[in-house]
Amino acid sequence: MLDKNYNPQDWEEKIYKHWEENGCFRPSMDKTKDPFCIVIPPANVTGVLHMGHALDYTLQDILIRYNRMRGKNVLWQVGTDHAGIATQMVVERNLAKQGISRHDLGREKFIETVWKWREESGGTICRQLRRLGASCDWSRERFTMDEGLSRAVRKIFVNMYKDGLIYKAKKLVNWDAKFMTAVSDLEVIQKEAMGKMYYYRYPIEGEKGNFVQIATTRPETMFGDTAVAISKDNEKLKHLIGKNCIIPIIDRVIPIIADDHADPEKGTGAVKITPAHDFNDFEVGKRHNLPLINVLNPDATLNENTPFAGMTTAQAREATIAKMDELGLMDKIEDHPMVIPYGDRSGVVIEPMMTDQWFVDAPKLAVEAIKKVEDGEVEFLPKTYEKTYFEWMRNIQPWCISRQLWWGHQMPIWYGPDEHIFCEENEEEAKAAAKDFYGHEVELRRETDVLDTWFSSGLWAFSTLGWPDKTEFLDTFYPTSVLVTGFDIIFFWVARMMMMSLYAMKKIPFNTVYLHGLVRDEHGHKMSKSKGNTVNPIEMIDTYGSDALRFFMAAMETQGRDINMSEARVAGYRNFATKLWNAARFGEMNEIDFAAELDEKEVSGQINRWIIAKAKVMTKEVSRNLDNFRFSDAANAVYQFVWGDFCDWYIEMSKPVLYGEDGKAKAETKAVFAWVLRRIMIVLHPFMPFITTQIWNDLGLGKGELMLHEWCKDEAIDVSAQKSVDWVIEVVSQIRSLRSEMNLPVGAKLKAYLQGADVAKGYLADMSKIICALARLEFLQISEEEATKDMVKVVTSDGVVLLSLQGVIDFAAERERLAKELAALEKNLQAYEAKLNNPAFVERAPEKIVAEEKRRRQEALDKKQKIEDSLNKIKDL
RNA sequence: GGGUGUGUAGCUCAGGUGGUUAGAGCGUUACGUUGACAUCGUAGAGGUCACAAGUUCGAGUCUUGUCACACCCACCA
Repeated sequence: MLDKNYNPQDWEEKIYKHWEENGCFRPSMDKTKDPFCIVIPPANVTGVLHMGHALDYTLQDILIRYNRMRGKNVLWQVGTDHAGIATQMVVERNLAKQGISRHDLGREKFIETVWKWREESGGTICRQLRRLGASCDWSRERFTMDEGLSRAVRKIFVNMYKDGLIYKAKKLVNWDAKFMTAVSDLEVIQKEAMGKMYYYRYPIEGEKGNFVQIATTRPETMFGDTAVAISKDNEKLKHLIGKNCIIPIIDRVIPIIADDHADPEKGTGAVKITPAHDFNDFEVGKRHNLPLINVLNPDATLNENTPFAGMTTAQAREATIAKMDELGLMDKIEDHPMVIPYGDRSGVVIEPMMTDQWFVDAPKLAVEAIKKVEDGEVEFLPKTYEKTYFEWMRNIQPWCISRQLWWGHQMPIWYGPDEHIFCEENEEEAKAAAKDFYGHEVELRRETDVLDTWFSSGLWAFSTLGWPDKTEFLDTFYPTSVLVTGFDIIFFWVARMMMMSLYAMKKIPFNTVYLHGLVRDEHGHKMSKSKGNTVNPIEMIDTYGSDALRFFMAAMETQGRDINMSEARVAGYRNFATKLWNAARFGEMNEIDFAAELDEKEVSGQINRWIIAKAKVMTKEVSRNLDNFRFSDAANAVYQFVWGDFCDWYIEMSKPVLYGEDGKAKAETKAVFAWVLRRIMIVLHPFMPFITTQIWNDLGLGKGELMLHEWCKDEAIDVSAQKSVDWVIEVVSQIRSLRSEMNLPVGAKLKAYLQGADVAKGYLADMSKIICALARLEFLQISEEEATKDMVKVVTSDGVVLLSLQGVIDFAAERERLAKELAALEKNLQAYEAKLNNPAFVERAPEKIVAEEKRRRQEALDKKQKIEDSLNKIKDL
């Protein structure tokens, strides 16, 4: 028995528990079935579910459930990510509240703390995933730092190192001074800001009173300058090339060199070169063999190579310009718009810094990863993102994978006493290798750096399936079917997965990449905590039910475009669920046997045949759209069917039968009702798994099954009832419209006579009762009698309905209505005439289109005639 | 500087290969508790599809240009 009200809170969680406990999400591992696999984009293990997750996981669950129902062997591989920097940051922040730094604890103790914290808060996102109804296989849940995945990381690392794809190098890298680690290019975000351009002079060596003027945004780095560059095409300044100048304050002599990096049009045309703290200058330095002078400490304060050791860059900047001013070398300071790099996680300014780091030879790995997409082996949806991918991949730089953090995969690198590198999967093997190398046992020191989080994420498609072991799952499900993720991590994750998977597996990781957009707030602004415009999906679920939120996501998902959050719309889909709930209750109240089988061939009622056909068409449409990742089209097709076709029309049209005396018709309608409701539950289940299951079970539609697991096969569709029922809908709608426009009293029972309706005649016996009920007529009968004065015509596509309005008609209003209708018709008619009188159209347009146009014109002419008749008749009254 | 996307009803958005009178949800107006549902029903109002030119028998849809907005990449000493 269904409750009177739709209260999803009462049973959604129970249903999920039931599914999970009964292993409903495990793959069948039936070898005769096609495999279908999605690896979940691993969420931060200590994170909480946000709207982006809700969208991402809903889309995946829809695909997973749909394919599971279609009988495939389906695995949704679930797991979480250790999220190196993000997690370490949170734990450090927590420690800071107690006045403890990670260094107070030491590395081992700190990592222990992080693991403990993961234990405490790690379950949240997985619990929330369950609230959303995500049908992933929890028995196979993985974590990027678990034993198996760590082994995969070490193995890949060693292989890549030995293949020369990972190497150590001293390079200028993006340095995050807050976490005191290198970060990759992708973790740096450029922000525009108004800064200052400082103009000052360096004296020319040996030429008293002669200077070279420099423009810089970073005066404090001048202590790291090792040259001044001027373009050899700079007519005004090229005479200085070859001379030396003196860095004031520290009085160090540096050369003035010729380099095209110095654009004569920009600044003063002379550029200070600081190879250790600027990517461009680094290149200049390389070309001219300039020394590198590091002027910063790891925490971005100035070091002892400067007179301002210990100061922050901001303080040092002030101090530098003050000193320059004092020396009379400061010329001017101008406002200057500039772009400043910030760490995406730390929010502090990123400094280019010379350090020893580890790199993946991404340019080499990219070759194959580009080719697979070019060749169409991997397809991006929407297709336009392939361009983005190519653009980035073709310009890819070596990927800096080392992080000076503690939380993460410590690199499997050991150093001998002479710093010789041993890269092995574990310490024993490293020791053995070292013994071989040195001829005797030595003490090894392990590399302290850990790997970029995305390194392990990059292995996700195969490491979660068991690699490096040869497992049945790897064999069955790799390559995975589709990857569903946000476009914002194409570079971070998709591209890396492509490269790493192709390296490790020699096969693509997935056939299709479906990229969705961001979930924004209702006005299209990006959600952020600082703006306070975030919407919590769990609150949405608490208020409206998981199904409503899921359906919202599906219905809004079009071609990967951003989605604007709208609580009103979620509420609307809750209403949709309520509607469905009540439709099911309607069936229950009419004592329908939901377990009964239906022989479709035996169905004779027009309306019953109509709804069956409609349901089949809808099913086909949903299948087709899901096959093509057209989520909103799929969702809208079923929505429209349930609310429009089924609730608004079928149920209403069934009432006269269900409340009537004809036992045979009643039985048929009940059986068809059950059939349609079952069909709705099936097709809707991927979108709204909870309510469909609840109704399914309560009504006994599934004969005791735990979860809907059967989709509909290809089926023949009998559309022969379409025309007649469409006509009924047309007549009812028109009469209702007329009643409203003529302001007829609500209770006025009208008499109606049908004329010239050839199609309708055949089944009027079936339909008249229904039309009467829905249009609130006293009776409807066929009559060829001439219309009387107090009758009004309703012109339909198949004949005329005369309504007897004795005593209720307002002729003035009716005249007005007819005149309006006539005017509209006239306009259409003109358009048809114009078209058909155009020889170009008649000659060139396809025959079908021309015929259609002619038909429309005829229809309009007939209608016009009928309206004019009516108008003439009431003119005199 | 290079690239991508967007501009359709008051709001938020749909409109694969050009072809009926351009749709939905919310909001809004009028009416309505008719034996599933007021988390509802019925009917209505509301759009020169950003602008301009072009291709075409025919353009919301294709081409070019203009304007506005959003995002991505690179860079500005």
